[in-house]
Amino acid sequence: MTVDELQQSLRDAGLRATGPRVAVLQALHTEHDHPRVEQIRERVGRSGVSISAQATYDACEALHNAGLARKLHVAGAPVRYEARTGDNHHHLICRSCGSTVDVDCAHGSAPCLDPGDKHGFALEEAEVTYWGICPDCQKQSQ
Amino acid sequence: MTVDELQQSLRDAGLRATGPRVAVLQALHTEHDHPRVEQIRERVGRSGVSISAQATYDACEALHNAGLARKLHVAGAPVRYEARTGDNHHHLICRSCGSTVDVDCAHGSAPCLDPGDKHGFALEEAEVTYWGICPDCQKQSQ
DNA sequence: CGCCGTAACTGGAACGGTTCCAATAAACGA
DNA sequence: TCGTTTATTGGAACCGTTCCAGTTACGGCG
Repeated sequence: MTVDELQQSLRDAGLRATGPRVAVLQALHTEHDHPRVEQIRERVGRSGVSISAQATYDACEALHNAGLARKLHVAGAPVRYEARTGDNHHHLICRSCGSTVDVDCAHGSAPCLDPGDKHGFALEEAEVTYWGICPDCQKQSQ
Repeated sequence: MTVDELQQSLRDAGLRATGPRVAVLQALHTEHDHPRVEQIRERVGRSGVSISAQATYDACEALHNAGLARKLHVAGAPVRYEARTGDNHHHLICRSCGSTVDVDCAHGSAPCLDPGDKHGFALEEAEVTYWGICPDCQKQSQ
């Protein structure tokens, strides 16, 4: 994705196309993993753009609010972001090393979103996280 | 539940029946909500037993490891504990006020545990969290 | 093309939940 | 009762995150 395209997608989402935001968006698109805020900042720095920690937090949050990035907030771990959005996929996380893998939703969207008894809540989202041990850690523990 | 019964359930679980642990377990059983560690410590204090913050963390963690308490670790919020265990229920959390409600698993255990493609992971648990707005907060925002 | 208002960014300091540590105290088997 | 093991205490550190006041720069408008 070119810088122009990234700027355009920012403006299309109603955001100003600032240097830090373009750099953060680019960092998320070049590697398709689940980096933490600090890791994002490192990548942005390596690409030649220097931004503050807060700018990274702000940019990530702005991208998330605009639907350009997905926020992955797992219990007991720092927030992470990923570029893949809008396909309702879930995550498979290793209890040992924390590595995270995307998993397509097994049941489409409907069953995932229905808790049965809603207790009067206005439901917005269902988050599914699978916990286990990744292949690498299984090998090491043998 | 009497103190003797609480002590016995601790010993049955292979734990020493210390004052702090009995008090924490009692605090979890008297109110069936999802208190945070600091709130647990307050309740224990109000019941006449004074314990340190660390003792509260340790006791909660010990109870959790022994299967006497469930650990509820939600993204961006402090850890909370509850007495209800072993029935694979999920949680419905208000995005606005954070209030948490138990929800029985809608699909039994099997579908919840199957992500389709496991990517070689040894699966242990599937965690489902429903996010929405609770009835009270819906009223207030109107 | 340049100005202006607003939104974004900077740097530094604070915060809160949690964890680490060494020393002390208590539980419980022998 | 004694001794060993395990738990608890108090204090300090840690880390991700947020708050703040001041500065910068994007981008609409004239």
